[in-house]
Amino acid sequence: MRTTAARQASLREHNLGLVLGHVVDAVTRGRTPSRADVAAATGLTRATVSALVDRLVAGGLLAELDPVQTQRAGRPAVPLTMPARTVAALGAEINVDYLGARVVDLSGDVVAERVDAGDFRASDPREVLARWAALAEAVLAEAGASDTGTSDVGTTSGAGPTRIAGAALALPGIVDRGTGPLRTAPNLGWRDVDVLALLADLSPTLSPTLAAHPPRLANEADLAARAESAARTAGADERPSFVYVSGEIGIGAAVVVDGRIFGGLRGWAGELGQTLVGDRRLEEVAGQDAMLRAAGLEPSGGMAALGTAARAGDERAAAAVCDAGTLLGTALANTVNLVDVSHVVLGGAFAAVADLVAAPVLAALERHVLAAPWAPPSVDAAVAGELPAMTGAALAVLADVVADPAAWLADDAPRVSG
Amino acid sequence: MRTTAARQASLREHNLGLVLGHVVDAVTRGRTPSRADVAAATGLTRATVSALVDRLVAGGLLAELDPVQTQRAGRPAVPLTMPARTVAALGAEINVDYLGARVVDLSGDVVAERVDAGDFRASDPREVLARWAALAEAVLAEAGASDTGTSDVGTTSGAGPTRIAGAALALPGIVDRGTGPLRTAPNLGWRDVDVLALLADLSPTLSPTLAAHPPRLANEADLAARAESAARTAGADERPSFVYVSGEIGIGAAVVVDGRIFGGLRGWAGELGQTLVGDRRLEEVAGQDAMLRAAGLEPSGGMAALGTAARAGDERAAAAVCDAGTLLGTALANTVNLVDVSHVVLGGAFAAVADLVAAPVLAALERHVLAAPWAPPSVDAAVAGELPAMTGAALAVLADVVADPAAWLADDAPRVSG
DNA sequence: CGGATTTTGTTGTGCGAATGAACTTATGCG
DNA sequence: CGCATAAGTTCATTCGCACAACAAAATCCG
Repeated sequence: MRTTAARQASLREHNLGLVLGHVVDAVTRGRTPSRADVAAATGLTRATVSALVDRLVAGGLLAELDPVQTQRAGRPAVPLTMPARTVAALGAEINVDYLGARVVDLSGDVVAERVDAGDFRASDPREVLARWAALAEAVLAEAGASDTGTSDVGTTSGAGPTRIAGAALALPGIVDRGTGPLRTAPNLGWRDVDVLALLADLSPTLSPTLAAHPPRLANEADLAARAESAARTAGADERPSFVYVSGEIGIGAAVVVDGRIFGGLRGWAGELGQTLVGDRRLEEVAGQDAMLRAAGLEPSGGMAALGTAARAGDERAAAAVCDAGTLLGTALANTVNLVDVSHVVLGGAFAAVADLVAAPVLAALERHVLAAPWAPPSVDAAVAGELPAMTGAALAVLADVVADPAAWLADDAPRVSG
Repeated sequence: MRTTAARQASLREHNLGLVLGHVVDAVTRGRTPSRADVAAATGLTRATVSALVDRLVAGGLLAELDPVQTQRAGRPAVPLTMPARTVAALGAEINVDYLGARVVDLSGDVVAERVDAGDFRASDPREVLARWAALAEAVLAEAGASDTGTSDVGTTSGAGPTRIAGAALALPGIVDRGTGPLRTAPNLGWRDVDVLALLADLSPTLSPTLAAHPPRLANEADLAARAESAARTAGADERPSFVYVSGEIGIGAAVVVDGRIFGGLRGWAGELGQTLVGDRRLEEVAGQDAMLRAAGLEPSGGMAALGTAARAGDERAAAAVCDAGTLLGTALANTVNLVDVSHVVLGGAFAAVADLVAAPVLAALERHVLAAPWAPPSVDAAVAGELPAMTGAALAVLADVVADPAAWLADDAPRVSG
């Protein structure tokens, strides 16, 4: 709901965001628009767009490429893109089997990344967070991140250090939207953990860069869905809508409508694993452990082993996958009826067996979704890369910068002038 | 997502909406703010607010009250309200047991209303729509609605005719957000009915007022939830969030987050009745018919009869209500886990037995909702009046006017000058 | 009772951001 | 080489808001 008075500065801020957003959008679709293109697409005049683009370039949020030889008559256009390694964000994750951190810049490149395997079931939050912080430090150092952008280097893009816009941390549990405490992460055995306070305790041992950017916390499935959404925006005309199924041991989900994640009132939405099927929770009967048990396989092998077994003709494995798929499909049919998003994306633990699970899930959807005749359900494997929640976390931070570049430029200004 | 270029006119439009929205908000909370109050609350200057308010008053979207005697020093403030009977909307509904229409003005008063009972199971859309159109005509005539606002009357508010801002029609089925065809309304037996085309066929027999305002179509539960949301905004500080359970024969639902209805991708969200509990759909096992059957009562008596029987000690009736409540509660627990809204409002057929159903529903929520320890679930009876979907339909139209008063004033201008 | 005080609403003046037209720059084409 | 074409820039104009001074209408208080 609109709540702030619009003064003339708001106008500028709005159009600044509009221009940047348009370029970002075009670039993710593989184009590199010129100022004139942006003007035509947004409805602003070339004069206005030029002024705004100049400001964005000065602030390191856009970069000009060399004019490309075109076949057309007329002065060649200056293509615009997101600059590499000028502005980046730290995306991180703590999950049951691993923790990791990744620095992604505005252009979408992974600047640095580190992942640490482990078993964090029933772990001590303080220990794990210390371990994570050390990892994050290493990744930031590798990225050449600097918090204060000693910008007396003066040259164009690429020369300055990579500046960190912020950090986000994905957790497999319910967290308040933003910075609230972690309420519960059943599979970590964490409950009412004030992650930010614990990190603040570590503060003396942290680099200024990490200390200056306390991570915003969010649910792992929500952030993975964000990465998936970005990946699917790439080629497409419209922003994607889908139900993303995630989770390693438990089953999480996120509902994406038109590229926006539906977080509910506090950001706790998407607890699909808690759905009751019969008298048991979905993640008890269709989660990774349940599937492996039903297939008679060692838990250590993971989903990959289950997939290969089932594909190799192991009937018990195939049945386990199929049964889980049917249960999952039923829960998803309820979900689709409730939220009106008829495309399901299988991520997390289900990604590895997506080819096997898709059929029973789809069958359940087609059978039980009221709107199926008018909006045929579909089931897909996730297309975002490995550890999508980490990417999504970084993207969440960068999206905020893109949404309100004026705030970023304002932060920037004193450092440039100083 | 922001998509339009902001020129200076947008600024004015935005602030116009901000001012009107603030007054509307304050009035629903029982206050009548002055220009100075609005300025203080919005951050705009008194000068700017004055100019905007003058424009809104001239357009009939706001009205000045007589200055009230205050105890304070200083010039007495001019209180602002929504004018009565200048701008109104037609809200209507076609449901299984009745059809009706209601004219609601900006101040929230019901200007005229008419309801026609009937049995529209397996009905002919053409016939029913003709009957509905006749009813709507009568209501519009009673409201003294005129489409062209022959505003040479020239005097202040109240003198001119009531102008109709638009119409909305609630239907118990899935309809595209806006004006799409009705895909299916199982309990009416309607399927792929192009309601607007059928109404256009009736056009020659319609008054210009109704013909000029083809109703936007929406789901009955969504619109009822909107009315409920408005009713609950009244006293409160925050905008309400709840899951609204509706439905007469079937079971519909709507998710309201911060006063906004979550419609999903196409506006088809909330089909709670389709939820599978065991191997049957919720509305088959916990719907009105199922409850009455389980209680051994005549279907004709309706929910009121069931309620009185159960309260009078009829154990079979009480058990029927309780069992249905448990099933409904289980489905709602899944819903709450999925959408993170922990307050449930019982409307529609459940409103009449809300006192009996609430306990088993709440028990199921407390037992199965993961976030229950941090956000205690609650269950309520609906507080919006009779036939809330009709009110909600009118409010939907009026909300659009309030959200973009500039568009309304622009529409208005030629008529005033002509 | 009359001036000081207080708060509301109104009347100019200046500023900032976008527009639109004219202008410059850089290319291809004949 | 001149012309057409398109991209980007410069400058006067426009329009809405802020700011400040002012007018209006009440209470307060000696």
